[in-house]
Amino acid sequence: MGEPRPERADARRNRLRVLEAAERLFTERGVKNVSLDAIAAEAGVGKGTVFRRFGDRAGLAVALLDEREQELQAKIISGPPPLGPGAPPVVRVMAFLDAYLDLLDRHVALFMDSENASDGARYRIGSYHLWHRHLSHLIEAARPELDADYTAHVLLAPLAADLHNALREQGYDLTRLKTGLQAVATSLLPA
Amino acid sequence: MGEPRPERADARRNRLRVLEAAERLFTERGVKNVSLDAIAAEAGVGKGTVFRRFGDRAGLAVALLDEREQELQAKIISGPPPLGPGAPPVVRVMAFLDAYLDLLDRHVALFMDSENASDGARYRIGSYHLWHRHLSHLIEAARPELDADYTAHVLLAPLAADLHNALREQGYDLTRLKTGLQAVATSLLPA
DNA sequence: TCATAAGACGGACTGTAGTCCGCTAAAGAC
DNA sequence: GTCTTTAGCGGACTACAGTCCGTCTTATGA
Repeated sequence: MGEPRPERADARRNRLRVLEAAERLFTERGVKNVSLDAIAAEAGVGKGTVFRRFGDRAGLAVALLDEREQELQAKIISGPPPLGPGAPPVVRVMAFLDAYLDLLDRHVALFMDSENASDGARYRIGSYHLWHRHLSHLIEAARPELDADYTAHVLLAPLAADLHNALREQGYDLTRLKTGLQAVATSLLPA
Repeated sequence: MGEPRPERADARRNRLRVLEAAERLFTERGVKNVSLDAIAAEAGVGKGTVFRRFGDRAGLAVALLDEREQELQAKIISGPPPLGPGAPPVVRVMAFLDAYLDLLDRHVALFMDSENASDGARYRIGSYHLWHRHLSHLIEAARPELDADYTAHVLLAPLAADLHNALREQGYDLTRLKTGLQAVATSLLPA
């Protein structure tokens, strides 16, 4: 376990350039119409730099989502109830699902990229673990007889970006998804 | 709506060759270590032929899964209860989840391929619609006050191949997944 | 049996993700 | 300021998915 050295100046500069370029191109042309070559070019760096930094396409998407997700994470960990601590478990679960759906809906394309990666990228990234731990604790508190760890995965499954996107394209509106998921959660965790 | 012409002889021969080659290579080397070039070569046909037939990698996986899925579909539509008609809705839901998890577990890699396709391939293919309609009807019968259509999607979400794979790799055994999902279904659709 | 058109064939071609490695620049020691 | 170490750089390279289109095969019906 050595000391993690501080980020080198050129590395930091390039990291910010890439993120900026990615954000700009994604907004301009739509997430899936932008190649990593294009991002590297726009950022004025080599392709290798992008990949060394972010690993792959999914990693870049994760990095872009990070800020937004951290906002929600902060509210959950230390914000006011019902998202933050203080409210009864069931209420906190509802609040989380609602907030996550808002976030997801605002950034579907990016979430799809971040979850795709052909392997189970979604389940390996830090934020998924955080959401999972959060739900798992609340479920454990509300219904100790359930397998909380697994049930948390079940509650997160309908938040998959692919499904969300498919349903929205089918004409579902956000309210319907929220209401439906609330109803499921209510059945699962009766007050 | 013109008559669909019968499949041409060479087309049929090549289709079978490709499926056979794909199955052989997938078993030999593992699904994700096989390129479509390799399958085309093994089958002794051109690459274009593979793509014209199956559209893309996901389409080929779907075709290979088709037979197995049709078996389950037949049991659901006209087999004996509890999978087939006759048993109470809740019981049929349980039976379905159980049977699907068995199928999924036996062919995870193939399912992952068939569901990936970078867009929401899973939600567009015929068999998903069938599972969805089935669950939707049963939910409607058991809990008419729920949004059956959406709730069916929610119940199918934890059956995503990616998640299944990730949990199995985390050390979950199949029984735990089955039990956990049964418990969720029980809460959702009380007898 | 032959002519013809519908359709399938196959491989060259394009675009993209991701890897590799020789080169360059930053940071710290003196 | 210069030397040395170490991390970072970048673009050529590989491999694969998916497209395109000129050529060839099959089915049909006269």
